[in-house]
Amino acid sequence: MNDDAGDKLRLDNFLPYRLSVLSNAVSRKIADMYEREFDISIWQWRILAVLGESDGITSTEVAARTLMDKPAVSRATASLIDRGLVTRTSDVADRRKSALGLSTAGREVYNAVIPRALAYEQELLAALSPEDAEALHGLLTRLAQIASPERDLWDMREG
Amino acid sequence: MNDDAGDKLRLDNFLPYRLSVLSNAVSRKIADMYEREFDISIWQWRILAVLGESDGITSTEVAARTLMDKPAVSRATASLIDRGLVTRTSDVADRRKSALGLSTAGREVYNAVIPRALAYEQELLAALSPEDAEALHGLLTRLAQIASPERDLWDMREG
DNA sequence: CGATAATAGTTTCATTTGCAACTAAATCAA
DNA sequence: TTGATTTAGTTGCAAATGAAACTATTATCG
Repeated sequence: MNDDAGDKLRLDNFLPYRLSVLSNAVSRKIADMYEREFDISIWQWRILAVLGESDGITSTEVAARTLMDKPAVSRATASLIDRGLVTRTSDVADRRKSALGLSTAGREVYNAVIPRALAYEQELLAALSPEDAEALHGLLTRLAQIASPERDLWDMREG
Repeated sequence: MNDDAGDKLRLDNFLPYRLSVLSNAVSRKIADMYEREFDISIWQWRILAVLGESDGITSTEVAARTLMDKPAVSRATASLIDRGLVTRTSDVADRRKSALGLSTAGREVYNAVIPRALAYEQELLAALSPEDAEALHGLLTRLAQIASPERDLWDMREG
């Protein structure tokens, strides 16, 4: 006894909806925490996070690793530089490029954010057994492979 | 041999980041499809989806079920009414309220979108065994319980 | 070499978004 | 009843986003 739609669709069970709601809730909470405790945005945090591991990379590389687009990296980087958390060193060989890195103050913030970020992640994962957490990561990986756009997000030239 | 941050954090393994990237990719793709094939936004679709199942509910009830805030529901509903996909019938007993419902044209769109939405969901879930898909929903449910804001999103009065 | 194309990164602009403020109507309390 | 409070829903506005246009520089190829 189906309705006209053939199959039914309950929003609550619809994966794209569930992912969106969950991701928004998580992002909201963690953004509040970053903002309150460190006065940085999620995008600024992403940049600090990759610079903390890979000092001296370019803006384009940051965009690739954070899956942010170029304007977003440009803006977030600019404000981090303003605040003295990030340094920019222009490349002598190719003057279009510049190497980004954490300043001393930037590394202090980086070091301070890490445990808070991990603690929030743990708060989420506390609902799950270690095996479940492992399973979750595997599932997300497989979904991401299917959902990921083929083309680069940070530069639309080839579209 | 830890660095100064104590524990390490790789963005690629950080759950909030992974959720955000996955959800954005999924939303982008499905929004493109809705727009291309039906000329509706995700928010408009959410409203059609709940009205398709619960005809005659109020704007506030729509907001509650879609987890959209009130202005978002108001705007999306207004354009759906403009396009003749949704009807509004003001409540005679309480003239602040009105009942929303699908018009004939609205139900046609609803019926047309359902199989496309389910097909896209299946495309995602094709990467997973039925057991994995089941597991995924359970995991998302548990995470959502932890991440969900305590307060209502669609009305901030009590904050 | 010199013109054309490609790349790095920034700026601009239109759209979207999220929240506050608002209007209108109903409820509550004295 | 009537003044204060609550509720339903809309409008306005400031900030965030995303795509395109732009500048500056380097690479390619005749």
